[in-house]
Amino acid sequence: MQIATWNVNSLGVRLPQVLDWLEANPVDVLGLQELKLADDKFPAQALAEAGWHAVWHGQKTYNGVALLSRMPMQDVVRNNPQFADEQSRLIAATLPLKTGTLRVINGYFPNGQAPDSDKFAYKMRWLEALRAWLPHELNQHRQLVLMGDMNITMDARDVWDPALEGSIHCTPQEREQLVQIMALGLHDSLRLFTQEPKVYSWWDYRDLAFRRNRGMRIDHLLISEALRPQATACAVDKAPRKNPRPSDHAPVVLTLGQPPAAA
DNA sequence: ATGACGGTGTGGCACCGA
Repeated sequence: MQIATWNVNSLGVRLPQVLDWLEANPVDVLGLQELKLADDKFPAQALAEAGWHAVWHGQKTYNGVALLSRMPMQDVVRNNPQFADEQSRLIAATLPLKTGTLRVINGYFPNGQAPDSDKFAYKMRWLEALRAWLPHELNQHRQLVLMGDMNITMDARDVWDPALEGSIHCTPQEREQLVQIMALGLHDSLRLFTQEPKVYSWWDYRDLAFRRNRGMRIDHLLISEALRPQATACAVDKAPRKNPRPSDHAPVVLTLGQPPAAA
């Protein structure tokens, strides 16, 4: 099976691209971020007609997250129960698998703007609260994926320009939060399969950044110890970034078990 | 480089993203 994460930068604009991509790619679960839609604007019917179960936590203009799945989802949690948040950034659900249940936590982590900003302080509080809540989830679910637009690079390989080291998404404080979250027993699934530099999931719209591969890897799928032996591949799919009017992010796809047969 | 691009609504520009 395959699990993917994709920041679509407005589902209202990107829905046709999402439907096309789902038709061309045999994923079973897709976590979406930056819906920029209020709950009542979520395109549940169009997705249902395409065969997708969906749960969502929307917000007008900013943020908003959803999970799409071929299987029905249970035990849906919206936002961190331990963190009062006016912003819709987290949604979790449980999927029944042959090998037991799979817990999927999908997040749009705060951007942080700049290390000396109020938004950075919010990002740190948000990350602390996530780290405090995750042990509860990990205790209940051996098979767990924490995925999404984390707005944090893991190390210098994830950043196109070394001059960006220390700036937003690349600060020691942000990376330390991710290290501590992973120390709870989560693994960076992409790095299980490649140590290549210059693998990115986001490219600025400006300055021909995608064509020049000037990007950052900030979208991640972190998997629990019990899932690690099942992981067989993880890769960025750059194809949707080549569409007209693309999102600035590309999907990242994790494969568990046998890779699906080519379409 | 106080720039660039793209989405949203408070709209004809400002704010935000990363």
